[in-house]
Amino acid sequence: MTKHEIAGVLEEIALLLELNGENPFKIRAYQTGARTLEAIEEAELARLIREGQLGGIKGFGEALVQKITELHTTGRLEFFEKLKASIEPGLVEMLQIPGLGAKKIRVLHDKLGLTSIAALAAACADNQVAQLEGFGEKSQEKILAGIKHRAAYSKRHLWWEAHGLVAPLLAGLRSLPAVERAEAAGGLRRGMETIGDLDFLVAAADSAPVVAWFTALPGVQEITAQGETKASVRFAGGLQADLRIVPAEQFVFALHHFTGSKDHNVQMRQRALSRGLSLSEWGLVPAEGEGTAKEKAEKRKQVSEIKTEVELFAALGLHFIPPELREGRGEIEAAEQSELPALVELQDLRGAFHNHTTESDGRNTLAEMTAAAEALGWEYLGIADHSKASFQASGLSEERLRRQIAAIRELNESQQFRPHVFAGVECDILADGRLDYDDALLDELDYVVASVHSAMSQDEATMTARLIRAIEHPAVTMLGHLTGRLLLRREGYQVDTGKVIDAALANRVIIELNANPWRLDMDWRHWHRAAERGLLCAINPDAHETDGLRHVAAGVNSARKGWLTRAQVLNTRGLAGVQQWLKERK
DNA sequence: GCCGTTTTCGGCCCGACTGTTTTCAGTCG
Repeated sequence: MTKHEIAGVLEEIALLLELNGENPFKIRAYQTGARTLEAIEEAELARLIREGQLGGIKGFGEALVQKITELHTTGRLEFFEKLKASIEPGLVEMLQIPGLGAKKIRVLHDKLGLTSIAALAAACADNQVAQLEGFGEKSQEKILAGIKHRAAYSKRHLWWEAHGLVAPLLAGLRSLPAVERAEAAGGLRRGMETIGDLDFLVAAADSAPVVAWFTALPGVQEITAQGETKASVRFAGGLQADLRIVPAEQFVFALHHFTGSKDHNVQMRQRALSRGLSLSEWGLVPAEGEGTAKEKAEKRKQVSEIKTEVELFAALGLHFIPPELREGRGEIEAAEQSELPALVELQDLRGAFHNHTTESDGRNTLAEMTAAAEALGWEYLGIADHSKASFQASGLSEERLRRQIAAIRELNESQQFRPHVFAGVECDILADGRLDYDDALLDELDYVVASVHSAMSQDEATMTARLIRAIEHPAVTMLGHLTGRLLLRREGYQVDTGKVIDAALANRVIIELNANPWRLDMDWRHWHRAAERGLLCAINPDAHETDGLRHVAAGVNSARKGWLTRAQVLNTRGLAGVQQWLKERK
C-alpha cells in the first residue's frame, strides 16, 4: 500500500473509533499518525520500514508502527477489518451532517435503530428524532436541512474564486467605524488551492454592529451561528464564512491561530511550551506552573508587547514565516536556523510560457495576447498552441504551425509591441510517449511544452514511462500539467511523480507549474524537495484568453507554498536570461 | 495511542455557540 492509502486507513480507523466512543486522545493519535505519514516521502517510508526505524518518528509508537508496517507490506490490517465490520457504514456517513457528532449518532442508532442517512431522514420526517432525549424540534429541522444540502455544504471551493469574493468583504469590514483591523485567515491566507470556508477576523471594541453588518450581507442564504463574538453565514452556492471579533490586543494571536494550519499551530504551541510559554488564539502567556512569580512577571512583560506576527514569531526565537509555508512541513525548523527561502513574488515574473491563441482553442489573437502581456509590463510572452493530435482543440497542422512561427517572427521584427514573443507549441505526448511532430519542425521552435491530452486512463507504469519518454526527447523544454488534474472536478492521471521528477532532472527539463486555478499542477507539495534537487520551474498561465494571463497569480501562490525562490522559476529571468537559458539547452 | 530535562502514569487546547436543559452536553473549529 502507498503511504496515502495507509494514511486513509488510519483516518478511517479514527472515525470508527469515534463512533465507538473511544478515548478522544487515542482518536487524535490516529489522526496525527495519518498526517505525519503524508509528510514522509514514499521511498523514505519504505526505507524506514525496511530498517525498522519507523518508531523513531515522533507520533509513531508501538501500535502505529505495527499497523503501518502491516498495511505497507500486506495491504491489509486485521484490526481494521474487524473494526469496520462492527460498525454500520451509514453511521460513518452521518458524521458529514452538520450538528451530528459521534455521541448523537450513537443515540440515533441505539434508540431508533437508524443505520443510514435515508432512515435518519425518514425518522426526522416522522418526528421521532425530536422526541429523543438531547434532541428537539430544532435539532430535527437542522438534521433534515443538513441532509438536503449535504452535497453543497461539503463542497470545497477554488482559492481563485474565494479570493475574488473576499476583497470586497474585507473592504466592507474595514470601512465599519467600530473595526480597527480586519483580515481573512484560514486556508485562503495560506494560499491553499481549494478552501472549505472563509475565516474573517476583526479587531473591534464593539462587536454588535460588525455581526449585524456581516449577517445582513447580500447573498447570505442562512445564518448558521450568531453570537456576541462570532457569527457564521452560508452564501448561495454553499460557501460558508465565519466571522470572529476579538479585542485589539488579541488580534495578532487570533490571526496566527486561525491562519493555521493545524499542524503548524500544534508545532508552534509545542515550541512555546518548551520555552515555558503557552500559545493560543488568546495570547502568549507563561505556562501554568512554570517558573517563579518573578520570572512569570518578566515573561508576561516581554510578550505583552507583541502587536505583529513578526514579533510573535520573534518571541519564540523564529523569523517570520509567510502564511503560505505554515503547513507543518519543516518551516519552523527553517525559521529557527534562518533558512527560510525568499519566496518568489508576483512582481518577479517577467513573462510566461504556455499560452494559447485563436489559432487553436484560445479566444484572443496573437496580437491581442501580446498587447495584454505588454499591459502587464512583461518582457516576453510564450505562445504554445495545441498540436495536431488535439483535434478537439483545433491543434495546428505542420503547415499552420510553420505559418504561426513566421507570424511570430514578423511580429517581433515589427516592434509593434514591447514584449518579445517566443514561438513554442504545446505538443501532445502520444499514447506511446512519442511527440506529435517530427524533429525537424520541433527544432524550428524556440521551446516545446509537452503535455498529455489523450489516453488519460493508462495505468501508472504505462503513463509514467510515456511521460519519461517525452522528457527524454531532446526537443522537449518543459513538461505541461503533470497530472492533468482539474481541482474538484477530475482526478489527475495515474503517474509516479517521483520518477518523472528524476527524469526531468536528468534531462534538464523544466516541469511547469500550470497556474490555471483549476489545475495548479505540478502540485505544490512536490516542489520543495524537487527544486532543492535542482528542478527548474516555469509558472505558466495556460491562458486561453487575455484575462487568463492574470492566473499567474494563482501559480505564484502555489509556487510559494512549494518554497520556491525567484531563482528556481525560469520566468523571473529577464528576456536575455531566458534566451540564454534556451540557447544553452539546445 | 503517544509521550517524557516535571515522567513509565497521567496528561494530551479549550472556548464559543446551540439547543436542550434548568446548569450542561455536544459540536465545532
